[in-house]
Amino acid sequence: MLKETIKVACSNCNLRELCMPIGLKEMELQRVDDLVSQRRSIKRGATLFHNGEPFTSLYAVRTGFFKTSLTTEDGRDQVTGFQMAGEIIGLDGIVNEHHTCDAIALEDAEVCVMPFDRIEEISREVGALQKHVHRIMSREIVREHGVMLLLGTMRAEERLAAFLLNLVQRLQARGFSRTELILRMTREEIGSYLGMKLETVSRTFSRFADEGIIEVKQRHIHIQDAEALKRLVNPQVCH
Amino acid sequence: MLKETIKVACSNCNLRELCMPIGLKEMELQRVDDLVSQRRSIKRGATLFHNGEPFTSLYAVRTGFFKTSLTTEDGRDQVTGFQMAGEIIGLDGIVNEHHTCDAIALEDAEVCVMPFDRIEEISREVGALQKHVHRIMSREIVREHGVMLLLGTMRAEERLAAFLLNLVQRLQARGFSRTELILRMTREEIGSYLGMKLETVSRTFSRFADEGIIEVKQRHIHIQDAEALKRLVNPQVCH
DNA sequence: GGCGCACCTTGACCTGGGTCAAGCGCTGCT
DNA sequence: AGCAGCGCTTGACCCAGGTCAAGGTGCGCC
Repeated sequence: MLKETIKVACSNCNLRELCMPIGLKEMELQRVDDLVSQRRSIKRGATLFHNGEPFTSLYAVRTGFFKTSLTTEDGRDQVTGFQMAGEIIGLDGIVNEHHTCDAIALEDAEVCVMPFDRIEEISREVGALQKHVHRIMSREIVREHGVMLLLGTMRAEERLAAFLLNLVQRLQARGFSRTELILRMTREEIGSYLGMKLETVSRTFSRFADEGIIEVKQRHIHIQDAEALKRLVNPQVCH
Repeated sequence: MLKETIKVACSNCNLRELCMPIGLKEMELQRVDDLVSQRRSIKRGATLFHNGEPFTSLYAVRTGFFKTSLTTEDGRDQVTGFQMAGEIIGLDGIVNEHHTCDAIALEDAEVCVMPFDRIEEISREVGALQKHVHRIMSREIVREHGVMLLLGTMRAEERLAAFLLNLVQRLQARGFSRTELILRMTREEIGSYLGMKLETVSRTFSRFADEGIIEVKQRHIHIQDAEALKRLVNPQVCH
């Protein structure tokens, strides 16, 4: 489960631009290198943390793909987000010092473990880190606003189009194609995130494929007409 | 618009337990008193800030009631939250240094203006404030998870029941009745928040009233059977 | 290598809530 | 006091997406 703790250093991590504040001084970088206590590998299907577990650390995804989800006592399930390399998991745990959702690896993954008291300690010294932590949390709040807009006002087609565009845009920022993507989650998980049933997800994929907007081969998606997706999300463009 | 800046002090504010970290030392309290640069009055219907405006400060609601909402270019509208005394508005602005939603007063209101660079400065010195800021942001993230669950999985009745229970619980924490409340927002604003149309909100209120769960007189709500509301939100209780 | 299972697709049918429309009742203004 | 307009309620109708059901498909495991 735990990897040897040597040579864990943000300063020479290839994800640094995604994870870390930019423009740190040499001395600050050294302090920030102390953030990550260790790395941890999580097998596909395994959980990084569970609802109710004590909160100790934030996690930066190094490789792999996660979902976070809530489950209510009466069996409802809501996926609250999908996280990929460079993104931070665990912010929900800060307020009450225990986690309020599950984080589950959708493929074999590796995370950097950042004990939160260390984050607080170092960000008291390094202003850029402090600002960075605030930004990350604010970004999550803004992202969730977007999801609320999606869930509150959009129709199934619009939701799925927005979802695909968001995924592909984040993948592109990580150097992947902006027309090809592989879904790491099931139709059911997509549906849970988007507030629709898996059958509707499947049907909507098929409709997009019929209309020549995308090609669907299992979890492999080829985006043929990104403009059409954008038009679906933002209908005012076609006046 | 701007009140005289004298005698603005958290240390003797009656909302302190809601707004501020507890257990500060005398010296820390003095520092925290510098957080609030001024108070600002906002008339009913006026905006505290607009989408796109530069972000400078967080706001603590002192009196009154706010909504925050997104508006897309194509005219969709999503209320992302309602804020009452002691709650913090503006967290969305941190990440990109401009606000990404509108904050509008639903009744005459007063807020404490807390310049964010001052928050960051003081929270580098006062650990309890740093922790407090982190908690507030994390709490907002968790709250939004709850809204996602509501929007993604609940039916109209369940949404409205959850909404009423949440409102009344927050009001109770502020010393108000747990059975009486006055809605500060229109049916349309409730609907926007809950992802339903105003007609459905109205119908659902009427249904609750028919069933003897609540009494509705315009915006005045009397909760007669809180247990029934809880059962609606959490159906597993009635096995 | 083939068997089983998890995941996905598609069809038929149904329903919760959206849409459209009409009318009511406060509230604030002249 | 009377009028205008906004907010709310209610009814009738409709449809997007949920539900239920019946296969299809590909992958992992023995």
